[in-house]
Amino acid sequence: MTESFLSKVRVRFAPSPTGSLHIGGLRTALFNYFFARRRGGAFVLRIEDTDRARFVREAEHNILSGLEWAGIQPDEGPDRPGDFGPYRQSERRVMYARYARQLLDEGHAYYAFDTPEEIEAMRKRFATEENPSPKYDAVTRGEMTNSLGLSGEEVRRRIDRKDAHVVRLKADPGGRITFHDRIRGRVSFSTGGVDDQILIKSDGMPTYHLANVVDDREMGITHVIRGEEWLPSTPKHLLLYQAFGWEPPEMAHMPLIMNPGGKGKLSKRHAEKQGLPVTVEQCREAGYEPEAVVNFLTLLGWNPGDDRELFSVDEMAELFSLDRIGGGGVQFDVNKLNWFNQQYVRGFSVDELLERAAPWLRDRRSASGVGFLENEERQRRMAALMQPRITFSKDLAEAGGYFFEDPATYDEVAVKKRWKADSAALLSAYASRLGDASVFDAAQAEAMLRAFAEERGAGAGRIIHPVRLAVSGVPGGPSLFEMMAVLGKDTCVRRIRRAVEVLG
RNA sequence: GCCGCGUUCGUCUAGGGGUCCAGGACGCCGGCCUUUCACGCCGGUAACACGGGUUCAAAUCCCGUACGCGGUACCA
Repeated sequence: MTESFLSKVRVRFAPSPTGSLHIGGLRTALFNYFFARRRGGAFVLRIEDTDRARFVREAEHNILSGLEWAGIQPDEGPDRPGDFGPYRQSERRVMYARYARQLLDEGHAYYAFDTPEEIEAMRKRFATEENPSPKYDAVTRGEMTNSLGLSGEEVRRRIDRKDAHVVRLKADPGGRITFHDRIRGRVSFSTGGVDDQILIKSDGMPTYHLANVVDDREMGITHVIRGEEWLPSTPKHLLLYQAFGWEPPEMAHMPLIMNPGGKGKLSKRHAEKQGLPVTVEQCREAGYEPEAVVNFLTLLGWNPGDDRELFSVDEMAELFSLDRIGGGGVQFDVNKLNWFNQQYVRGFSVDELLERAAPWLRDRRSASGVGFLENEERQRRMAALMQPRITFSKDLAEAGGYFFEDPATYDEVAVKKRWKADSAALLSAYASRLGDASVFDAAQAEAMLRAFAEERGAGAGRIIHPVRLAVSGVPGGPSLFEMMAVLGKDTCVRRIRRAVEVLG
């Protein structure tokens, strides 16, 4: 009983609220979530708001709504209190202070009073060609102002005097830190490369390193699944676990999502220049379906081991495994994302599709006034017609524009190709014939048009293409006859007459 | 610079000593279907970074090089 409780998997997604939720962040959350689901464990959301300078008020809400949009919900978090709260680091300050105190008392940490300028000066002073950026570490700390060199009395006086100070980890060199990464295997660092990391900043807030280790411990986190950018600081964290005498959690560092072209990790700036969505919000605004984004992101670096590519969240949670994550960085390929989106759009029922397109359709409705959208039945027929030829649900409102309004222009290339010398006369006569028709379904429309063409001794194409142009303004689209049936006789006749007028 | 991680078609990837003159998907190109456009179907294009080693045998193991990425903050 106790055993199974202790061995229960707990993972966390720990974003800092500095802006909107990045898709790289969503992917990290997704992997953690899948891992937890797969192992019957808990997925915890922890807000790492220890940087007052970069804190953004709305960011936390943004993160929450982004996760919700993607269809994943934390088991514990600021809005879902569990047994390990609070879930915002800013609310856990006393805990960090207590642990820092412990480190101080046990000689694993010390106070440092150096100003940023003094540290900068030290860096300049010790800089050499091979080491252009000296660290605050075992080799330089003797030159600095800290409790290691100052008398206890002096330290006390400075602190009582409220001199700005930080708490640093006393990281001693001469060893090696080796650990097993669930994605990369054995990883090894020399302790000589680890500096005397700041644990408590001069504003009293902990740094990521301390807070992260303390919280993972306090929250019973068993697996740390995070981006590769954290790999180099893992030895610092491991040193902390060692100093506390704690068993570290398992580590898994996932490959980063790179900019298209492979230059650097996916950045907002770079992506936006190319019009790519890089935040969850942008994905939503661009009309991507959450299922597509989730599916795409999950397959970026992970694969199920067979050729399947389309998965529901439940399936992914069932199949997920850290062992199947690759080690290299992956490029963001919007083409593939679009393909996923198209797959999901095609799989929707007509009602679902309409539902997804609703926000865009609403805009269209207020702009048109033709009244087409007030007719639910025709709306559904239109959606069914468009479904196989769109990539986004919003294309219903955009690419299918001629269902709402008479074409204002006619595609030039198509006119050149399809509008012949006799088109006007032919269509004029055809419009009259149409106007006399009583019934009007697709089969009827087709039979009528073919009969008319034969009567006139013209190939059906001589009528079909110009009529399509007249009715829709563009060369492609659903079957002309289906389209006409949905549009209705009167609209078709009106549009054909108008085209005859305009195009002559 | 230093430290670390990585490297299979343009992209995401399968494969982890022989079954691989390397498989799938996206993209691209061609064809069929359709008097449109898509969808669908069929076909094509295109990769083991390089150099050494180990082995009867290496995309797969080892070493080195190159290149890429990450880190090197009182940011996370």
